[in-house]
Order: sequence, then C-alpha cells, then structure tokens
Amino acid sequence: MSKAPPPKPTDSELEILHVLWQHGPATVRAINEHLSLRRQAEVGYTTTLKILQLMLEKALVRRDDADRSHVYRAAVREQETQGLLLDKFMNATFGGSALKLVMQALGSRQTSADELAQIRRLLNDIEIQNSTANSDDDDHA
Amino acid sequence: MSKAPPPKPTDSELEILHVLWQHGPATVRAINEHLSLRRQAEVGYTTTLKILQLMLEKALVRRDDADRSHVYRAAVREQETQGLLLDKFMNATFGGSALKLVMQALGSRQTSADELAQIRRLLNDIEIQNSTANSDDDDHA
DNA sequence: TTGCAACTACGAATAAATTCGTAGCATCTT
DNA sequence: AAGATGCTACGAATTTATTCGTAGTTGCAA
Repeated sequence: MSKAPPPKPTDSELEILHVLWQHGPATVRAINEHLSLRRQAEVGYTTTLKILQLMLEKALVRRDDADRSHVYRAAVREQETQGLLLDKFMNATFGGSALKLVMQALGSRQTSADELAQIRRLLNDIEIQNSTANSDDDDHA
Repeated sequence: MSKAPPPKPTDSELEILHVLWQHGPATVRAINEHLSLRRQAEVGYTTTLKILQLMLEKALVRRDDADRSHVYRAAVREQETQGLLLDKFMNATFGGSALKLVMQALGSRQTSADELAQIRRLLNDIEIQNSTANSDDDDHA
C-alpha cells in the first residue's frame, strides 16, 4: 500500500550524501574526487560506484542515466536523515534523553558565544510555540 | 610508553555498559537477564559471555574471577564514553557542528518546559564561565 | 561417588559494510 | 579503422560485529 520508509544510511553512504547535499547532483567521478578529499586517502573509483549503486537500490539516491556518465542526486532530505540518525543515536547512547545529549554536547565542549546566543533564541522560539500551541486549552477566553 | 586510549564500544557493548553503569558490577547471568529485558527477546547466555570477554580484551570492563562466577564491572566512565561517541557522531552526521546537532535535537522534537529550563540554566553557567575565563583579556579595567 | 547443573573458553557460522579487480561496452582520437 | 580511454556492472575478498553451539571443568547433591 504505502512505499517503504527511507532506510538508514551507513557511514559511507552518509558521507556521499553529504557531498550530494553540499554540491548538488554529480557524476560518480566528481563524487569520488570529493570523497577522496574528505578522507585523506584516494578512494577507488569502483568503490564509490558500488556504494552509489547500493544507495540507488535503497532509494537513497536517484540517478539520471540519459548520458553515459550517470548523474546521481540525493533522494532524501538532509534534515530528515539527520533526525533519523539522531533518534537512533540518542536512544543507543543517551537512553533517549534529548536533555542529556544536549547537556553533553554543550557541557564538555568549547562553544562560542555566538552559538550560545543562537541556541538561546531557539529556546525562546520553542517556548513561544509551546505556549501558543496550548492556548486552545488554557487561554481560550 | 603510554597506555592505549579506551576504544570505542560497539552497539552491543554499549548496551552492556549501560547495564553496568546502572546496576554496578554483576555476573554474566545477571547482565544477560537485564539485556534480555532491554531487548524484547531472550539473548543467548554465551552471546553475552562472549561480548564480555571481548570487552575485557579491549579493556572496556574489568573482571573479578576469584569466584567461579566472574564478576564484571565497567572500566570506562559513562560521561567520557558518551562524549567520545558523541564526537564521532557529531562529525559524521553534523559535520562537527554542535550547534546543528543541538538545533536538530531541540527543534524537531517535543521538549518539556522543565527540560528547556535546565538547558537555559546550563547556558547561563557556560556564559558565566566564559566571561570569567576571558576576564583577564577583556574585562581588565 | 556418581551424576547433574552452572560456568568459562573457544571455534565457527552468519550478516553487513567496505573495498576493489575484472570484464564488457561505448566513445573519442589519430 | 584501430587502439586507447573511460564508463558501468558484477563478483568476490576482507573486515567487523553478532550470535550461538560444543567441549571441558568445577562444585554440589543425592
């Protein structure tokens, strides 16, 4: 009835998705070169090709094979994918507690004043949203 | 010269560490029972045993084998381990940006007012620390 | 003392992810 | 036209994580 939900990308697949998210659709060769830069070592061309073919089967990417050099592009959104991975990681590592995760991320780490300000703004937005979302129940006048 | 840094635990190993962190030192049998509860299925006793033996080699746990039933306990601290895993995850998924990670964790998720308040408190603490740390430079008057 | 129950050690099967070689085909160059 | 170049497809080797069976030992109970 419904199509399968997008599967969780592996580490290598995620790395390729980063390239695609950042640079847009690209050929295998271009992707392979970006990949070789990201890591400090040359990646075999056919390695990249193979991963892309697997990603195609998983529907993580789509491809345009009109030309001889096929062009691949991401088929999943960055935010959604990150959210998916974050959920899993949060459950495995922090018992599902977003609070613990955030505390750890901010606590034992050097965070700039600018970033802190942005997070503060986000907190404000969330609290506003929470209060207006509840207004139907407790503020209905 | 120096001892090896603590290696990154795998998913199963992390699950066992959670049990040990939460309940303290325990026998294989006890750990195995907790593990079988956490998942919804019975875990083979020797499976748990094997993982613990591997963890011992990796120095993720220590054991007291004075009695016939060996007693295992965590050899790595919860916070440090979480920090290690968080770093890796943050790099792989959010390009190393703590900001993006926190935004994603708080943004597309239901967070209680209480949790938001705790985070706000944490932000305050961090900013205080930052300003006192910098006071030699920019607060010298 | 004989046998059962519980425990450890270890080998091995399975599965998933990663890597790359080779083959085959098409396109360009000379 | 012939050969070099570049591309895709595919099989297979390797590595890592996970799982469990089996063997062997120890201690306790009848």
